[in-house]
Amino acid sequence: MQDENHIIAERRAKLAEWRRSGQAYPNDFARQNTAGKIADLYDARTRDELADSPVEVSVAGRIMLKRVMGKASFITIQDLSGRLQVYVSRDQVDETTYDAFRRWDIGDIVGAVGTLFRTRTDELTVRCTEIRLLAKSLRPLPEKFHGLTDQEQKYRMRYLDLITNEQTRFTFAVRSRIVQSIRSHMVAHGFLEVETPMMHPIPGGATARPFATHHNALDMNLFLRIAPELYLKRLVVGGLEKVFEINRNFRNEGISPRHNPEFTMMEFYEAYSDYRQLMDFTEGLIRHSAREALASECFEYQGRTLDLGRPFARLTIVEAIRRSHPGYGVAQLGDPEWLRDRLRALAVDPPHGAGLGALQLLLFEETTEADLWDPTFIVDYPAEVSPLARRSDRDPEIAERFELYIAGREIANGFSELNDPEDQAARFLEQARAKEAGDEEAMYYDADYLRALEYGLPPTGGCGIGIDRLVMLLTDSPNIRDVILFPQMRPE
RNA sequence: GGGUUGGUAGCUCAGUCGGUAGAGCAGUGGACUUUUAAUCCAUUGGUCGAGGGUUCGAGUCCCUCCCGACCCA
Repeated sequence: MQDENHIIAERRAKLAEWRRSGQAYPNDFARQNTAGKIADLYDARTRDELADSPVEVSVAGRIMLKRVMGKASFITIQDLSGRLQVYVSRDQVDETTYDAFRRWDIGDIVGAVGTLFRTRTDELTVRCTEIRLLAKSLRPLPEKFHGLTDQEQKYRMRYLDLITNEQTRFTFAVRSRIVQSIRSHMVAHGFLEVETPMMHPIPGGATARPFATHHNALDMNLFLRIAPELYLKRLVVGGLEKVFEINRNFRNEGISPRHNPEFTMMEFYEAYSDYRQLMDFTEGLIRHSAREALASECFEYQGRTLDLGRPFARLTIVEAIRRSHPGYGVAQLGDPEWLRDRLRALAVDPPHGAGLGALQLLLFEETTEADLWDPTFIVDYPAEVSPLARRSDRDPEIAERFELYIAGREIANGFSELNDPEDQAARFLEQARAKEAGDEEAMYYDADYLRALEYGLPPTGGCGIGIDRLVMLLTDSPNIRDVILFPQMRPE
């Protein structure tokens, strides 16, 4: 940790001196206006109009730029809404204040009262009659022109990134709008927002390794949830026919540009719906959030155009593979031996028990997934890798399941829910066997969930949407850490 | 785990063939009553990621390690 250097020492000395003059951290300054609001309201006023009918404002913010001249100075302050120039002259504020002001630093928080005017270059500016130091900043800000560029520092000290980088502020404002748009869309469609446990006695609803913790009073092991799915479906059993939850999931796995150990998911369930209707709804929801957040369905992602306005494609796994690799024949893709050879050639070791569908899926993930730039629903997942999804009536080896890919990334995963308690029991048994055979990601046998299913889950469709990944798309962010305020980092 | 690339002042970065460690910003002192990344003059500030080696001499060359970033798995 870079610490006490001469700059900090000088600022501490200034603070010590400032304390002697009274309350160094006052909280009685009444801010009445923000920079953005002032620009909205008065940017159209001419110099003469401002002179003829003076507008008094009271603003506050952080000093970002400072231009001190002999007896008059300019500072640029920044608040949540933007920047504003403030003019401080010895004629308007008293001499003591002006002399003190000259010693304030970039990064300090100030409050200013005055009237609006236009400078020679026509910039809307506050002519101060009063200026106060509200909070001393002891640490120097990053270089004022380049800002903070070190990626690691941006993640570790997000506040500094937010102070200095407008793009970062924009990204998180858009994130908020996206979440808000999803929430309002769900509510408008009659869904009930719920909160289900984050601590699960049995981690379920996904295939992933959990974080473990312990409840002392109950002397009981608990797991941070890897998915809310099984609880949300219990609610549908309970008659809450349309529910959704926007919340964190935790998966004890690797960190990558697309993976953070905790990430945000929106899951929703609708009784008497199925995976086909879910695809329609999901498509509409994603389009809606793009429109609300960006005012457009068409935008650039990493230098390439993404158009969410056009209908999303729907392809089976085999169709998708053949589209991006026309050299692979239908017969080959239906031949487990050929698939195994192919995968091994790609340095993938297929699990022993993997069936045809699982092998096709592995090949898809290996060769095709990353090429799916335009929004594409991949359908007909193998039942063996979909232990909570309903089997297809036309082929019991296939589940009524889809995943949505955009820009080469999985954004959503949904299916017709498995509501046959006996089939579910059989699938849990299969998972339990796989776990015993060493598959750490396999699911646990969840008797409590089965009991709920035995009371009767109506035919239901459910879907999860990765919020972080959606935000990445809509903010043109290459790394999931860019859309999570405090991403997980290695200890310093 | 592999590849590429980086770690030099608080920040952003230069540093040539191995020969006394630099600039801009920030800071400090001074000038300046309409500046715009203000300007002008002066100036403080360095364990060059760590350790070892080669050498008369290492920020620079060699070896090992640590910590990042990006790409791949």
